[in-house]
Amino acid sequence: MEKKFKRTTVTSALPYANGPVHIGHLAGVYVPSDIYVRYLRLKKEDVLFIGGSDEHGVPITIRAKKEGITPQDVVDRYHTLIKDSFKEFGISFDVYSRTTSETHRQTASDFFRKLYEKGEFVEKTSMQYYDEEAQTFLADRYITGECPHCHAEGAYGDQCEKCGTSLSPTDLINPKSAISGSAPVMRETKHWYLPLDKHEEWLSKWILEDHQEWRNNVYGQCKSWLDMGLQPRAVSRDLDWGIPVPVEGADGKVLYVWFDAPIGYISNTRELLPDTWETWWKDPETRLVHFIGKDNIVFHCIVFPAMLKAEGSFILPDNVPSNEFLNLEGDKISTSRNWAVWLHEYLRDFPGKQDVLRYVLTANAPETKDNDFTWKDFQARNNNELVAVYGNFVNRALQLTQKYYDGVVPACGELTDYDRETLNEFKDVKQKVEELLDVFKFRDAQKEAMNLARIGNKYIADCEPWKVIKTDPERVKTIIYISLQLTANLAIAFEPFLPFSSEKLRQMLNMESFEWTQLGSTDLLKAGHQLAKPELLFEKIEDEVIEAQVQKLLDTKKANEEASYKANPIRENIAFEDFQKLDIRVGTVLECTKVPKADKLLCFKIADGLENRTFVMVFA
RNA sequence: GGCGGGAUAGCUCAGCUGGUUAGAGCGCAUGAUUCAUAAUCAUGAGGUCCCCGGUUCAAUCCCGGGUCCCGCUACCA
Repeated sequence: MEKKFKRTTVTSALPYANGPVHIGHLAGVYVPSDIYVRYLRLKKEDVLFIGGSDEHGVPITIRAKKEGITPQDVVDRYHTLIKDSFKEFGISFDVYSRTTSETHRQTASDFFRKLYEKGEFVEKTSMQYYDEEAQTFLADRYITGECPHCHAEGAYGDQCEKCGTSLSPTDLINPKSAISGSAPVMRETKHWYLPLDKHEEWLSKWILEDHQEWRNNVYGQCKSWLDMGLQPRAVSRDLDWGIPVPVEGADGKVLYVWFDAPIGYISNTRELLPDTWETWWKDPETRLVHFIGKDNIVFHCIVFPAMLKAEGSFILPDNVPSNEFLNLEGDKISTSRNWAVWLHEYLRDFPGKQDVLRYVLTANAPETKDNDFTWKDFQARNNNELVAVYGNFVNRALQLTQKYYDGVVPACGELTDYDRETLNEFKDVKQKVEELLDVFKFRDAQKEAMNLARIGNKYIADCEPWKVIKTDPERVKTIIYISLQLTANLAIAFEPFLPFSSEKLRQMLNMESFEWTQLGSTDLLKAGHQLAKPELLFEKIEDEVIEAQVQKLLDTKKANEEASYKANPIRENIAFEDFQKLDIRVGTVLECTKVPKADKLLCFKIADGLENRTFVMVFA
């Protein structure tokens, strides 16, 4: 990290409170951000880790309606569930609050009003669907109808779930309000827009020139947006769930959830530190880092910075490490299809195994491309890496100490060349891990930590203390001494990654505490120091346990298939008399030409036996 | 449809500004070993670096075209 910063504000994307958190969220955002924050804390740097639930927006109101409860009930339920499972999992937020908090309402309102008063918005009126019965404007998701592409019923105003096409509400055939069921009408409505086009120039320089170090996916996505030219974005919505737009003439309008959510980072900081929060958001010596998933890149790299700049007193993010997506057993993770490993269920099914999941998600982190999580891989990494390499080495070292020296650290004798070679091998582990973590390469950094255990296993195997003890007991003391130093180093090196195991190991070693700066030292445990009773650091996970998890997913898949199978007719049956009204003819194509300037339009001239007709047709 | 990211050993992934015997972990095979949760250590077998062209003395890497996956975004009678 460059020296110009005195402290770091780390934010992690606010999980949306309409469902629990799953492994995709963890791998993409929370595990890496937690590792990073723990690492900075270990280095004794000033750091603040901000989290919270995102609780506004249309999907929450839809879920509430479906379940017959209030939106507040929905977010209360999931906020609590998410917050508790994060805590149990060891995500070490300094604050985990929510966007329905009073502090947030105030912060977001103030933010909007400031931009409003500075003239940073433009007002525009447009036509939108309105439900006369329910007397409310309809958000895209609130309008259903027939999909113009695949003609499936029940397509939403923004997307058809059947064929996956993105839609706009006016595309729908026979649109209906999801609230009252009545046919909506078009009505004029006013909204506030953030004119991103006015921010384009500085954004271009700031990202394309000053932040070329950002990850490929982040930089590329930003560049593409900037090259296309930025458009004004609406920051308000006609909705009754959200933060009211705090200006005159804005009845029935709330802040768009994407405007209010990132302000949540600020609100939550303010809630934690009412007096000093500004230091973390406004001091140029503060480094701001956003951890997000790849679907959030544009908002965090372009929209939110534009908001912050427009406001005027805030700093901008220094980096936005964005991960790709994690798949599950070959399929996209999906909350609606229940295709996920839910954190709260994992914690229930695998009590005390937080670190196993942390390890696996980091070892297989989607840092450069989408990755796949499989239960088989989870088991293999636990049994073949955590147990066999790390846990086993620790156990070997501790058991030998127990056996030969009643758990007392022996004195180090004269070093052989091989001893020195081994010590040299892990001397620079601190530097290596730091270099990797500083550039957000968590997967590689964890591998470096694991390498210490590999060095240890090799060392013990090569030195064969169980043989040497019979011929040269003095020599064994040195071998065990060095093995124990390696063990202590492991506890430190893994601290950011596997905090629970490091704590357990620290207790086994009977160490008061350890410092990051000690990493790489060869005298962490002094001769004569009494160790505690050794226990297993990790335990094997049996096939049955994995099979049960796989079976659970297979059941989900089966349930989904059954639920989605419908032999519905495309249209309702009609009476024969209606059919007789039709005049169906076979015609001859006389001519077919491409329509100039159109991508995929063909112009047909057809003779149907009565007259020649001309019409155009779209070909995909 | 447009744009961005990706495609490398059986699996999961590294490969900086073109020149390497193309690497790691796991899995697999063989051997060694028994302090250790049948764990460890050594050795080895596995790769038209997605496909087709081009530039170059030289291409996994650069350029053009195509295929597949993911994301963002738009919609055209």
